[in-house]
Amino acid sequence: MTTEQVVRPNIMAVLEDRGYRSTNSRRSIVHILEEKGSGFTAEEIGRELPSVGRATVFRTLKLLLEIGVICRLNLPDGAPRYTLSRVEHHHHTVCVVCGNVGEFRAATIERLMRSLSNEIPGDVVGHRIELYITCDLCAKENTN
Amino acid sequence: MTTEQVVRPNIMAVLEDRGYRSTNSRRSIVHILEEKGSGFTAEEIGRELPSVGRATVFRTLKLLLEIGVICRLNLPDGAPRYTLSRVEHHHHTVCVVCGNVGEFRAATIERLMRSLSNEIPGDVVGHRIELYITCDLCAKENTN
DNA sequence: TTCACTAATGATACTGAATCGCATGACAAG
DNA sequence: CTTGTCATGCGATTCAGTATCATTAGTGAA
Repeated sequence: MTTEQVVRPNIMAVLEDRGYRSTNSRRSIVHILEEKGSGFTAEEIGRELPSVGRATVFRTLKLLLEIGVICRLNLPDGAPRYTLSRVEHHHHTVCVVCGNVGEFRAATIERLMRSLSNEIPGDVVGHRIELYITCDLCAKENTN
Repeated sequence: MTTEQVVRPNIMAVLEDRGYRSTNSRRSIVHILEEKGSGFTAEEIGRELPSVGRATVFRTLKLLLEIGVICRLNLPDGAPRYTLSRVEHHHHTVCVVCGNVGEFRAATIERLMRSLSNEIPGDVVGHRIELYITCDLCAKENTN
C-alpha cells in the first residue's frame, strides 16, 4: 500500500495480463523506472539495485520495450537512455546539455508524415523524430 | 586521374583545408565511402581494407562525421550505419528489411519544425527525422 | 497447503562495437 | 634531408548487451 501517484496504467498489471510473471526483480525495476520517469540508463538501474542481476535488468528493459511501456533513445553520444512512454505514439526532445528527455505529440507532424509518404519511394511503416534542445534550466545556467 | 563522377566536393580536399593530413589510410577509406555511397557499417569498411587498422577506420569515420561529410544512423537494431551526406541538411529513410538508407529533404518539414519550436519548452537547436520504410525492392521480393 | 511445472533469475563468460595508450612510422613545411 | 608532430597499427580495454546454465521462485491445479 503506497502513496505513489501512478499517472499511467500499472505496468506490472500490463505484464501479468500478457502472461509474464510478477517477480521481485521486475517489481523493483519497474518501481525505479516510475520514480525516475525518463532519461535513465540500464547502468543506472543496475547500480540502484545491486541485488538484481545485470542480465535481468537488460532482460526486463527489453521486455518493457517490447510491450511498449518504455522507449529507447540513441543519443549522439553516451549510452542509450530509456524513458517511460506516457502516451501511445510520441516523439522526444533531448536537451543537448544535460541529456534530459521529454515527450511531445503533435497532430501536425503525423499529418505531415502521412502526406510525405506519397513523395517517398516505398511503404512508410513508421517514423522517429527527435528534437534537440537546450532546456530552460540549462539555458538559465548558461547565462548566469 | 580517375573517371569517377564525384557528385560532391572532394572529401580529401576538405580534410586538408582543415589542416588534417592526407594519408594513405584516409584516402583508401574515403575511396571506399565514395564507392559505397550509403548504408555502410564501420565493420564493412574494415573488411574491405584489411591493411588499415580497425581503430583507424573508426577514427576516420569520426573525423568525417565531425566535419559533416557523413552521417551516422542508429537503426533500431544492428550496428550504426554511415552514409555520405549529399546535401547540407536532410533526413533519412531506412528500409526495415534490407537496411538500405536514402536521403530526402522537405521544406514542409523544416517549416513545421520551426513552428513547433513555439510549443516546445526550451530552445530547439536541431532535429533528426527518420522514416522507416520497406523499399520497393524488398516489397517486391516479399510478394513473390 | 502442498506440489510440480516452468518461467525467471543471478553469476559468469562471452560477443561485437568502439576507444585508449603507446611505440613506431609517415607527412609536409622548411 | 631533416625535423616536429600528426597519424597509424597494435593490443589491451571498456562498454552495452547476450548466451549459458544451474538454481530459485511464481503460478495454477490438486
